Amino acid sequence: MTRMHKENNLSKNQQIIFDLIDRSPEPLKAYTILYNVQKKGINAPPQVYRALDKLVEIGKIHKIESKNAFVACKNSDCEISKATAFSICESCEVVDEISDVKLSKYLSSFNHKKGMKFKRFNLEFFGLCKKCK
Amino acid sequence: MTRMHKENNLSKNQQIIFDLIDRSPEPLKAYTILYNVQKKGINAPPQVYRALDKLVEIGKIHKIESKNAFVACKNSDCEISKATAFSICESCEVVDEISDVKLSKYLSSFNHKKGMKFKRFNLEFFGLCKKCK
DNA sequence: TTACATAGTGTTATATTATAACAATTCTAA
DNA sequence: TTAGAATTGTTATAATATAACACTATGTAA
Ligand SMILES: [Zn+2]
Ligand SMILES: [Zn+2]
Ligand SMILES: [Zn+2]
Ligand SMILES: [Zn+2]
Repeated sequence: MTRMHKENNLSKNQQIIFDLIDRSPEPLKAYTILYNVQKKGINAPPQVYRALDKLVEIGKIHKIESKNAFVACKNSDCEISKATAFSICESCEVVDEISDVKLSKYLSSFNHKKGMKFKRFNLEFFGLCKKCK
Repeated sequence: MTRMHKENNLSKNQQIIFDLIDRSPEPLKAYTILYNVQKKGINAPPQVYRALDKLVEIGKIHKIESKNAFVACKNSDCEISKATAFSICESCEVVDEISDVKLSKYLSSFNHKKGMKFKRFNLEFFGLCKKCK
């Protein structure tokens, strides 16, 4: 019936939810997303969480763990969510994805003394943004 | 009635919950903690969450954001949770607090291009531990 | 074309994580 | 000793996330 929107590999629900997150100036929570897509026929939490899971998996969005919220990846060379870093303003809650090659390389090559080889990291910085300080 | 256990500044509930977390080889979730302290008279979620909040605030424990779970700080010079880093095994779920002075200094002095000054960071590395790989 | 596998959808119910609100008690320091 | 701050106990509820199941759509290959 409804054709999938294949021009960019995303299914219908994935595309609706990605568009919403991508247009948002701030991280969106799952239930905020749900309320905002009900007019498009997405009615229940599992539909939202499934799309979110997939979008995270393919690197189109990232989860801000400390906020249980999601942002679109602004970082075209972000290697499928293997190395993410964010700055988070503790006052206005603005989140920016940090794309700093030196930082990314430094952390990607960091090896734990105890012999663990890392596949992935997530880094969250907190402070006050320019406006708020 | 019941005197507070002041030998180390922790209140009764805080001490009970800290002891449990400190003895655990793995991160503990809030409701796991609740089930395990009910025999000591802690009956309801707010009692657990209040103690956890306080213990995090004073740096005795840390929250592993990606797991919604808590570990005791193993890092005596950990500056009240201002700079935390963890290694997390994706197979056995073991978590280790990383205390690497160079890493800590590198990240603490990292400044975002957009003029944000950071007060705090949390870094989570994921991979397979020695045993699991 | 048909058949099969994989991925996505819609739906109901429920599990898990966390906080609001309020009354009472205990601790601290002046 | 007494007032403020911190902690406790309690009930209820909010917020976040998943289980389970029936069904539909899509891609691949015989
Ligand atoms: Zn990214
Ligand atoms: Zn701000
Ligand atoms: Zn620590
Ligand atoms: Zn392991």
